[in-house]
Amino acid sequence: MDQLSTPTRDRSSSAFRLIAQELEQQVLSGDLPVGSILPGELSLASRFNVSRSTVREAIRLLEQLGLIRREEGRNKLTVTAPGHKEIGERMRTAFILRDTTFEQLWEVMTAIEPMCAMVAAHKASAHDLDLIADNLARTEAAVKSPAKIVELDIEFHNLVAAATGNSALSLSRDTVGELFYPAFNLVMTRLNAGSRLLLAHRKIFEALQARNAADARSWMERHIGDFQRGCDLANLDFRAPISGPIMELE
Amino acid sequence: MDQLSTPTRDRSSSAFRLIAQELEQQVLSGDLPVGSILPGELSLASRFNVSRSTVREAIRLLEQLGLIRREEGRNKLTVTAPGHKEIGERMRTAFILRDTTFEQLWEVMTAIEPMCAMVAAHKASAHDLDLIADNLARTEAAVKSPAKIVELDIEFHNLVAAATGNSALSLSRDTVGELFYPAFNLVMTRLNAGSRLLLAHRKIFEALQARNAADARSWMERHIGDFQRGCDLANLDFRAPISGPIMELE
DNA sequence: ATGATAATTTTTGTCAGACAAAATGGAGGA
DNA sequence: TCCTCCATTTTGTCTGACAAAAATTATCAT
Repeated sequence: MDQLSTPTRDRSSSAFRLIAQELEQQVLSGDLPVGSILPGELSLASRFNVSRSTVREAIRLLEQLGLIRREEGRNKLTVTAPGHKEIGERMRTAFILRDTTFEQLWEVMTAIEPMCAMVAAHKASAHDLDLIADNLARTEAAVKSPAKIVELDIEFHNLVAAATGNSALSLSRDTVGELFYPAFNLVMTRLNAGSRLLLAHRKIFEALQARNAADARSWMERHIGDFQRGCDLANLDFRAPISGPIMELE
Repeated sequence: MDQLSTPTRDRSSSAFRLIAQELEQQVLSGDLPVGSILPGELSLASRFNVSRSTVREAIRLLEQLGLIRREEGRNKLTVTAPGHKEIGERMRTAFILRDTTFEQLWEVMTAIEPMCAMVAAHKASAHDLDLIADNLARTEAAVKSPAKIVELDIEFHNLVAAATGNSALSLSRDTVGELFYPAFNLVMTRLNAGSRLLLAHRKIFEALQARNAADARSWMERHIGDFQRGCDLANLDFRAPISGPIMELE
């Protein structure tokens, strides 16, 4: 029986908070492995000797923490590892409330993407390369359709990040990227820069394949740098806050 | 009266989720500015035409999102912007559950820190530089005390990141740094590398002061690179997962 | 009047019990 | 075996209640 160890009633540690902590602990310690299913609210309530409403509040906490989720259509809670989706959500609010601009996100991308390319050049598996090659082929086929290019571009960068095998790196990238790419895409669409994008992607891919970290890095740098130039050319405000859609200058 | 616009009862959007969304919206739109205080649960309940328990669940969601917080000792909820503390919390669970290693975090730092140094070289204000100079002076005085060095090192990097004026960059750095520095510090303590650290900090500071982005960057690169070398010298496992404390090799 | 203290009113945390709608798990039929 | 229908949980919400903690207000000594 794993009741709450602290029956005290401090304000800082209300029952629902303690329960959430306890469950988080069990997840982090591998006691409740990712993928496992939580008991129903009722059994949790009796296990912790609290009422259902209290467990519910604890569950809301863990849910927003990204530790548990209710599967689509399903009715039971499963333990999950928070992904870029959950982290991104929180970052998004943080960034918006701090009036973060596209330029600022771009600086982050300028730091992270080239590193992803470098690491991927060393670590990418044959399978990773296959996936990227496939993405390239589809990009080639869609080079005239801005909407598809956009999607494929996002996928490309995700794949490169994934190929690093570094979850910290790819998580960091994905979260910022999710906020950044809408703007990137707008630029690309406006400029119809599909072929330039494709060239960069192809060069990066070749470098990865050749395990040439330096080339992978410099092509990625160039590719990300295109965004800034693109903003100029497309007459978009590089320094607009991300709260709204990127604005036209003047 | 801003009742919920959707009285429907889909599973995907339960009342408490809608209310949380609505409130989040109001915060992001500046309707509920950061710092303002929320009405009590009862008024919220009547405003949204739901019961108190439902509002409570919505509040738990927003609380964990980092958007509202109850001030120390106070009893009312205030709107806040999520900071690195809240984001870091979530990243921490994500990283731990993905068996992220110190090496992986180090790769992220290797990408971000030099960028911070570069940007700071351009953007640091006189005040920023003063703060860093002060930090340097204190570091100099504490060069023999590993514990203090550790604290001052964290502060130094925070200050450089803050000096970029880029909240996205500093938030990204701070969150990862919070997880990374404990290990960094362990290494530094073991090696008693205070003077080497001080030299790097000083060189970085000089570069910032001289607005020399290239130097700032390369010194920061070297400084971060020291961690890897330090792990070797201190015989610590660079590839240990961050879930526990960094382990000794063998 | 003023600052400190006591009394009163809100608000919060928690509980119990209730109910409709949705999901789950079987039993039985095609 | 696969699918449909029904009994059984489980979930989302609501109402009402109560003690403890905060916030207010009233009260009193200076």
